[in-house]
Amino acid sequence: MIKENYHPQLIETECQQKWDNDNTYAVREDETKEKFYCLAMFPYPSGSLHVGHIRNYTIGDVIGRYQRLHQKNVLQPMGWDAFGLPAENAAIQHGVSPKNWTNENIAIMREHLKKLGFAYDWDREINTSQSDYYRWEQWLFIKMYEMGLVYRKNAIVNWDPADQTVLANEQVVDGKGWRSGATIEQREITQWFIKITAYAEELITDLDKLDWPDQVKIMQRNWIGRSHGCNVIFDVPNENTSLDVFTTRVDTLLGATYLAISPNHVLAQQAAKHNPDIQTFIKACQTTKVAEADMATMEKKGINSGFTAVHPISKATVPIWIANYVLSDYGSGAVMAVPGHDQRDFDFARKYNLPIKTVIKDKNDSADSQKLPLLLDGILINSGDFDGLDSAEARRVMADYLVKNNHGSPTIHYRLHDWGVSRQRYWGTPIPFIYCQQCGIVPVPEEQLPVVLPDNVNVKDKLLPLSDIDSFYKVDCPRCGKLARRETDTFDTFIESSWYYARFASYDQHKKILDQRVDYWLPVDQYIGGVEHAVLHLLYARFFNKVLRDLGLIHTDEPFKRLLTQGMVLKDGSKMSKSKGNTVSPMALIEEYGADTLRFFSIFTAPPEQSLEWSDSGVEGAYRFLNRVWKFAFDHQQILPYDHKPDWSKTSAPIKKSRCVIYSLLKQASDDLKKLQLNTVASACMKLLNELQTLANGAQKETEQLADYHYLISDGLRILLIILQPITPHISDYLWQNIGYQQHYGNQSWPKIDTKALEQDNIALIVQVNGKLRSKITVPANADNAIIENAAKADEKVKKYLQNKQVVKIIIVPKRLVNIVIRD
RNA sequence: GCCCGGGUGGCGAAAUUGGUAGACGCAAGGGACUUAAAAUCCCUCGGUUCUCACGAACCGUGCCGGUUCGACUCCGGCCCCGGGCACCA
Repeated sequence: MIKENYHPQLIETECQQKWDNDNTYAVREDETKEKFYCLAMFPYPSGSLHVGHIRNYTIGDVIGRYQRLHQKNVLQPMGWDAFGLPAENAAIQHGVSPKNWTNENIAIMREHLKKLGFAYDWDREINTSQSDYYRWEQWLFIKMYEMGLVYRKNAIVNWDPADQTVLANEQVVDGKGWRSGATIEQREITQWFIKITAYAEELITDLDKLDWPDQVKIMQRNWIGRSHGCNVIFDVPNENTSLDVFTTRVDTLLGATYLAISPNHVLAQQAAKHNPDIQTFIKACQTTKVAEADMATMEKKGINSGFTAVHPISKATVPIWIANYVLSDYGSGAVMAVPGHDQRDFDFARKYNLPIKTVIKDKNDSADSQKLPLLLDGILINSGDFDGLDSAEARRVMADYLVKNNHGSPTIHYRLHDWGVSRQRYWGTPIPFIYCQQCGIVPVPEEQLPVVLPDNVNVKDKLLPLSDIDSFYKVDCPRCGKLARRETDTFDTFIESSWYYARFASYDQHKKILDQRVDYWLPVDQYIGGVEHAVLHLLYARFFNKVLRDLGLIHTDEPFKRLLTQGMVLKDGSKMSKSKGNTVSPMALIEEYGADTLRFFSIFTAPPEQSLEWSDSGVEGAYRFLNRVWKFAFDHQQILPYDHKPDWSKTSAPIKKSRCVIYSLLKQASDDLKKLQLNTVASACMKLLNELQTLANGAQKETEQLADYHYLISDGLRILLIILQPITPHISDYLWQNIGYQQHYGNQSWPKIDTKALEQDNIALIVQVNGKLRSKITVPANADNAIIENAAKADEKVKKYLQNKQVVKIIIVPKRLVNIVIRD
């Protein structure tokens, strides 16, 4: 029996305690059951749960619980992406240690998440700031070092002056730090790099295997930026060297009238030695190079280096210019310039009076009528033996020619850069390396792992660098035993989130990073998170997965089979933020309405991928609905569950119709869940309750077939409670247990669609005349076209339109419509 | 500039992928219950016009055109909004 009023706070607490005590959502590998790994991106423990989290985790929970209702072995783990800057800032501001601050936040957020009733296996909880997690990260980094995937390099890096640290390219947005928003400076620093470029090709081709939103795949494809082309070697005989240039248009090679090199190029530096003008120019380039956005609009400038190169085919002498538009970190920092067929080269050549040569003519146009520069493919001219070839063919033929003459080869270039992972921060994973005067760079031996982050730090005004802690950085060299210095940078925190999904499968394994359980669980069947990670986390994790695979630790190519990117939560049309003061407090809402209301609202209001506009009255609407569900169950509990199965062939038409509606809604909800179109699943629940209400009203008026009514009410409520279960598990479980369904049917499982219920004796068709809706008719479901045609023509409303007209043809779409085409 | 998404009532959105546009909900208005309020329940709710009325006609999915018996859906050309990339050779 249940009480009359819906008290979400009481029933939710009761349900959650029960789940906790029974460890309902803890899972183990079970080869007899199909597994489903459902993962939502783990949070940074900021200390409070915001509505974006709630949306994200509710979507994940709906998907996970839906799979569970299909008897799958569902893993839904949760953890904490616990390293990061805010902990250090809090330490400075509040005088707490980053560790304590983080752990307190985790404790609070764990309680908050539990109040939402997510079906997590809490046994597997991961905290990335604990050494039993990051020790394996250190281990893995050393393995990658041994594989040749890790190196140290002196490089010009993105320096965030606010956070006082280096950022990866992916973390620089519009020339500003992704977290701090400070304008990024260029600095030269020695730091650790991971060779993600070694996997560029696979990272791009394997995108085809993924069931991910196109938008995300396209963004990754662009980010990796593969271009097919050719390397061409220009000899520089006077300097006894040569220049390697990359071009995608080798067919225009004979049009190359000069070469351009970046101001950072070795040859440029050399040219500057004895030429003060060049020195000034290079210096000017370096100071103007600030934000990338400015660079696009910057004026193209250059200076003659004085060096010349030999054209590999024509053997002509071409000048080498130093130009500010040549990127030093793409290709070799040198390009061949073809002013006749490239806008930028054209502008440059005009400015500095360099020769312009046309080597391609339009297929349809005469050579003299064309406007320069001609950018498209065409037919080769002025290219000696290659004249007459079309561009595509010429690219192949000329590449062959260059290969034969040792002056080039076909090449693929990527825009992707290696990943700089050193951060000059305290609160992160220590990089497990030691610098010894004698032995050089020495990895920390495996038995000495983990390199533990010291937590007895003194909180100072500014920074908490490990380089201040003698006891940390002063170590004996593992090789020679002499005093050496430990690396004091820590890892980019994106490394922790690059492999946590795998660790969830081996969470309690203390002897190795991963064990064979990953073969059962991986890959993640459904991953859920924000689009903002399209080229950061989602690319890094794919890369780590491939490295783990190549180490033989896992056996899947990709970590996340299917991806759902959920939209933002907005209020008054803009993103919720503390600074705008438009935030809502999820915990206060749970106090007032209960978690189920919040969950229902966030599923119902918008499709998962779209942004969701927060609305207080919308939350109340969800609450009203759950109250109605409760009230309906209360009002009918005497007859529930009803155990007389009607003879459907004898039951009345309204009951049959209701039954059809109920099962159609079940079908719709099932189909929509497969498509992850969750908002319409919620609306199906509402429609279902409306239909049950109609049935209940009918039962009051008519007493003839009361048993049939009662059976259908009982069956319909059973279906409703199960469809609701993934969205609002508390109310659903509670009613299931307390109004007798549990005893009668056992545990909930997704209802079978009774296809007979979907069949109707009569069906309604619309009648169109010349494509315009004119009437509706009802015909027997098995009526043939002749009967339908006659019924349509006989309809009073339709007749009006047919008078004095000639029927040209009649189109019948089965179960849908009749369209009568007429003419005067 | 290039590459992706989107434009549907007052609002959030739906439409079985070419077949009743606006389901479901929110807001609003009206009514019932109540001494009153809240809660709850019932009705109306894209626009214009005609009709005392039952009702009917036309228009309507950013704009213009096309294909089709039939277009929110497909094609061509524009206009806005959001996102990504941007001297990438």
